[in-house]
Amino acid sequence: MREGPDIARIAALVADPARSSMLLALMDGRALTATELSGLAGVTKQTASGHLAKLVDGEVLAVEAQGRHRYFRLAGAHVAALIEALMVFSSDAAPPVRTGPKEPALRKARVCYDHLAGEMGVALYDRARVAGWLTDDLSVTEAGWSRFSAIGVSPESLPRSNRPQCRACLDWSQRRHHLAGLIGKATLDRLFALSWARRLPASRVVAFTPEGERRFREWIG
Amino acid sequence: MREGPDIARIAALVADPARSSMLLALMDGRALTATELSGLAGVTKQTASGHLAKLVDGEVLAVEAQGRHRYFRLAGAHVAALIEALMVFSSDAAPPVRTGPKEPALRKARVCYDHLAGEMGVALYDRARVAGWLTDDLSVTEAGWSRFSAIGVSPESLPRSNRPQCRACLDWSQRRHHLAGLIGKATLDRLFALSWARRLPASRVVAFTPEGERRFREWIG
DNA sequence: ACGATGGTTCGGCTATCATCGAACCATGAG
DNA sequence: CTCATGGTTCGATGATAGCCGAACCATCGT
Repeated sequence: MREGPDIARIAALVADPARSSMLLALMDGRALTATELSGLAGVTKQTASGHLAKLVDGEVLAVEAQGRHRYFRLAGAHVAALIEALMVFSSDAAPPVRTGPKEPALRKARVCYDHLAGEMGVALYDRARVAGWLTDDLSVTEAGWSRFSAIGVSPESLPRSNRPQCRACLDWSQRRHHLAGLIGKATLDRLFALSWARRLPASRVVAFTPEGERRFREWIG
Repeated sequence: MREGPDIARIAALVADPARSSMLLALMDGRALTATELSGLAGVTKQTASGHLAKLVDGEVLAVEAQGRHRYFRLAGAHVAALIEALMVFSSDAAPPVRTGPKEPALRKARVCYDHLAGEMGVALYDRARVAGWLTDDLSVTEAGWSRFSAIGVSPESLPRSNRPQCRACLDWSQRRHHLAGLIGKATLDRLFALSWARRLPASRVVAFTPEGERRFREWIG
């Protein structure tokens, strides 16, 4: 009786219909709440809660608490790889997921506390991670600083504070992370100073000018 | 309640300890009999028979009758890819594991279904991507073919099959991709034919000769 | 302070399924 | 033909685990 790696344990976590529905819903990298996932899986909140606890315990999902919500997302790319390996067996393609589309302008770019959120904010964060401006523990690299200083954000320009220099904040419309912390605030400030964007009055919308959006996308590469 | 691909059904087949033991035993691509598998899984013949019937019905295993024996093997490379994707989870789960002398050898080079895995397999895949032997969508370039034909792998030498010519398979020890598909198999075959390496009996280890390893590294550049 | 909402815990019900003993088919050897 | 061996089918059993109702805890908005 050979003692191999315990693949049965992980497989069992995926083997339940309710849990597999949840995992499929999270395949795009967004983070969803427990109630949303319970609805998608077709079970009650209590049942979903149990399932999610198992998945988190098995390190298949990661959880992030924000207020009274708990956002669940895949624990990493290796989980997505596993799900894809399973999908190979059934030729059907996964149906698209729908997120509640709210006001388009808000979805695209808005202020979250003091930093940039929405599609543009997520794009910035994604790019920063992929291009190596930030490390896994969210400290800014050499390459990152040279990129940020191109728009006037440098270590010296940041106020001294015990607030974290760089933080990842969960985006409610995108359900993914965007750039927060001191550097997130400084970046948004510079976007306004450079007139790439401005705040619409009495609203959280950040309105990019056409030229500003072009430059912003050019800047993040 | 979304109706996606039925990944739970396949996962459930792997989720049983007896069945997962059998699948692990078949990871080297060999075919084993029902009785052999029952012993490896630690269950009686009757129980094993039931498990094997389920796995064949789910097209996870293929069966071939020869005389009064029935030989079972993995249904294809996609099954091996699935098992490896599951092993990724266990690799970091048990750090204080007794590392027999076989463990480092397994990490360095081993058979995954019918192609090369481990450090050497990952090195080959990495090099192939960086040096432009493969495109992003994993088709072989002109430069790639000229490089592969240096060890005797050419388009004409590959069997005609609907199996993908080139595929990327996730490596559980390295957490990165290695080269799979028809070209992955052909390459491993050539390594043996050239006596650069040989298979250790009763194990998935691929043992390179010193000379073979030197030539292999020279070949990939 | 109070209600509404998101989420978890607990207890009991139920269905599924792995397991094995025993009996049963099929093939090959002598 | 006869026996031994590989493999399957059947039925009973026991454990696991999903499910939901109800009650409970925590947070937010007013």
